[in-house]
Amino acid sequence: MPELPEVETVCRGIAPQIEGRSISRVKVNCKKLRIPIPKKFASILKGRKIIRVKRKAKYIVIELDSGYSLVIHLGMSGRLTIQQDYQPAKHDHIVIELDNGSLIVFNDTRKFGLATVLHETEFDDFKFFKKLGIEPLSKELNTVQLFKILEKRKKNIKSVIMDSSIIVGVGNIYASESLFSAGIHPERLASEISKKESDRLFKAIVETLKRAIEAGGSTLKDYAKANGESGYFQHQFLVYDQQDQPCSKCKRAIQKIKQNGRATYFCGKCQK
DNA sequence: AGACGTACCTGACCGC
DNA sequence: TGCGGTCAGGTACGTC
Repeated sequence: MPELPEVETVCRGIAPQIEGRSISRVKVNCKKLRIPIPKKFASILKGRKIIRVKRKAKYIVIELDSGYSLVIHLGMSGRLTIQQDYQPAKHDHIVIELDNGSLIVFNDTRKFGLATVLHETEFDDFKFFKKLGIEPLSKELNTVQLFKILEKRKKNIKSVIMDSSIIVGVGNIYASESLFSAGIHPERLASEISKKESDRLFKAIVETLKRAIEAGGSTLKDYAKANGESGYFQHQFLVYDQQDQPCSKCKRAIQKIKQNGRATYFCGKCQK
């Protein structure tokens, strides 16, 4: 599922259901997702109390009372749900039972996700955290910062805003959506984006992500039912997956191209 | 250092 | 119905 808004929504959805609960049982059905699941995984979780759920980039961090955290990344197809009466399903790789009988279920068809345990003293050294760029919804990202970043990158603007070592959380869908909102052509060189355009893009990224989080929030009630239905909550995208559909602003057909191996959607008239 | 292609894995879909 | 090819919302890594 995941770009920043979806991960944020999962965190907000599961937090009230699992914070304060203790872990009674842990079942690991899979040795390895993107990286091996540590041997000590189950023993570190078992018996611990869940203190807090938070998001770091696209990672879900579930803090325990022992100083350890359960760290999960959903990859392309991962789902993290809370279930009351559990029906085992294909690709349920990790099932964590809580003291009230609820289960935290991590299902990931394609196994591009990740699940591990990290002690608070290991966070700074975790190799996947070391290279993370700035959070787009924090004060670290502002108009000044964004322009500084774009100025020195000689590759297309879309891949720059999707690069998690630069800015975290913007994936393939919201990259196309943000560029459309900002009126910027996805094939433009980042270094050739003007200050004015960069400022529009900053606004577009923040607004796009925030709106998607709000859309997710409005479906949290359904999510809490944990019927496994998740994915992108904001199903009506302005350009993503809208090839040949009329542009919402000018009616010209939305185009689809491929950039760096990924699909990009845009309006050739509205995006310069 | 930075840009680019490739690999990881499963399943859905499309044309033959 | 089956087979091969292509595609999918992520990201680390090797190579140039």
